[in-house]
Amino acid sequence: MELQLQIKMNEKLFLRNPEQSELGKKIILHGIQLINKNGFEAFTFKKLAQDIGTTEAGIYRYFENKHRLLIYISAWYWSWLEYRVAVHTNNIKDPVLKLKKVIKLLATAVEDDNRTSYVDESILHQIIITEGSKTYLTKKVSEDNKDHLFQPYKNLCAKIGSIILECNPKYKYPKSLSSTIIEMAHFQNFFMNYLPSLTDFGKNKDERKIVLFLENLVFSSIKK
Amino acid sequence: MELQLQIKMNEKLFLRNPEQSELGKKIILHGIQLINKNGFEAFTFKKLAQDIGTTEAGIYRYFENKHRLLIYISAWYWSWLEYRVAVHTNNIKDPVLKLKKVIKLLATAVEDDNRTSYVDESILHQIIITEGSKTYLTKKVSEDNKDHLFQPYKNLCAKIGSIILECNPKYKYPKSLSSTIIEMAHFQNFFMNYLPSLTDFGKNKDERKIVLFLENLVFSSIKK
DNA sequence: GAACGAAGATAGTATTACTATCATTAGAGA
DNA sequence: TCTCTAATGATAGTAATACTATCTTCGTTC
Repeated sequence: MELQLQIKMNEKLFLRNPEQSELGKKIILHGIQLINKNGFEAFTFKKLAQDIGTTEAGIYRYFENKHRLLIYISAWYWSWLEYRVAVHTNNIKDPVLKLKKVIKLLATAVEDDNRTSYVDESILHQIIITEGSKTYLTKKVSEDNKDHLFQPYKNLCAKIGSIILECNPKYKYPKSLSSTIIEMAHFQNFFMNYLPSLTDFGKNKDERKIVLFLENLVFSSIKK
Repeated sequence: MELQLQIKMNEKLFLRNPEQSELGKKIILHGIQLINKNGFEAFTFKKLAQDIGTTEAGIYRYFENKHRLLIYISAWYWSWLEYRVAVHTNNIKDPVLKLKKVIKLLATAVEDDNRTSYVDESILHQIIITEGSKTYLTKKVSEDNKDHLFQPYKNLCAKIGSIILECNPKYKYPKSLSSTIIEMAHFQNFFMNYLPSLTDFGKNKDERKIVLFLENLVFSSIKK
């Protein structure tokens, strides 16, 4: 018997649910690969269609446009991360250890989770680093936000915020610190690899140093 | 007599120096306004040309493409900020006060500086918040970085990093903390306005709260 | 075997992101 | 004053992008 991991996605993210057909799953799988390979700007539905062996129109039946597809896979990623955070912290009592675990999950490269056949999480992680903030840095944020497209990100942020408050109930900025950790886990990784002079991890490009930086940042801030 | 503020720009940013002609200045002035109005994705050289009363080809004589124009105005912004940081900190002895000043400069809305007739800094600040990271979150980062297109950002980061070290010479992550402050000064502002549940500044949308958050973050981290 | 929905095949449109060419004009230097 | 040049204007054209529409086919279900 195989274990399957299903993530319930907001219906406004797609026109037709990609999880419920072979073509849909191919769109996600190859979409992730193509965005990673060429970058989101150069990514088009036409190229994706050619990759899969279907037509442009076929893809438009699933997603309104490529921006929606990016939001979809990002939302999937955040949901999956929140699930991982839950799994890896629910047997931990000490909130400090919990928070350390979370930082590690955020800042460390993931391996492909075999229970999700049509998503390669390690590539997805790279996409989120480079393209993730493009999901909301648009003129349509508020509109998209009303449709709850960013809910998984917000849920994760709230979850981490609550762990921060467990550590120190008097800390005044749990949510801002939470979004700072999330963003910086990715940005410092990007900087380390492509603009190393913006970081202190230049030489050996070791993700564990990002973890140490974030731990230092977080725990000195929330210290009672 | 009028004071003029001239910022020396990297020549690789443009094909023809926009500061040296009326048309060039118009491209910058109206470009900033149009990007702010419609967002970078919807911004085209054709629309800009119509706005100015010139032709598409005319703009292509100055900038290779719209991404280069975005890098140009971003580089201008970072240079200008570094200049402001220098002006506002060079009479301050105490590095802690210096750093506080820097945080305020980063996180507080600016007013239009009348010495730069063809740049509206308050609009530019908004653009940097929403579009700034798109300058480097591309597949061409390394290439663009080799041409030193991000030098002004890196200079500012280094400058702030050195002030951090003045505060505490033993602090291990001056550059990463510096890039964190810079990015978060903008991201927390964006979140406050468009995705408030990712912050703790939801109710009254007061920039001073971002300053307080960043001060708390920075000074607890570097405390000896 | 009728009915339906998903997918394939094909076509078409407006816009985007350029490149090329040629004419006009304003200013600099001889 | 003449001339040369560089900047701009005017116009055209192309390949790619971002869609929308329509019609057919195929497999399933009732």
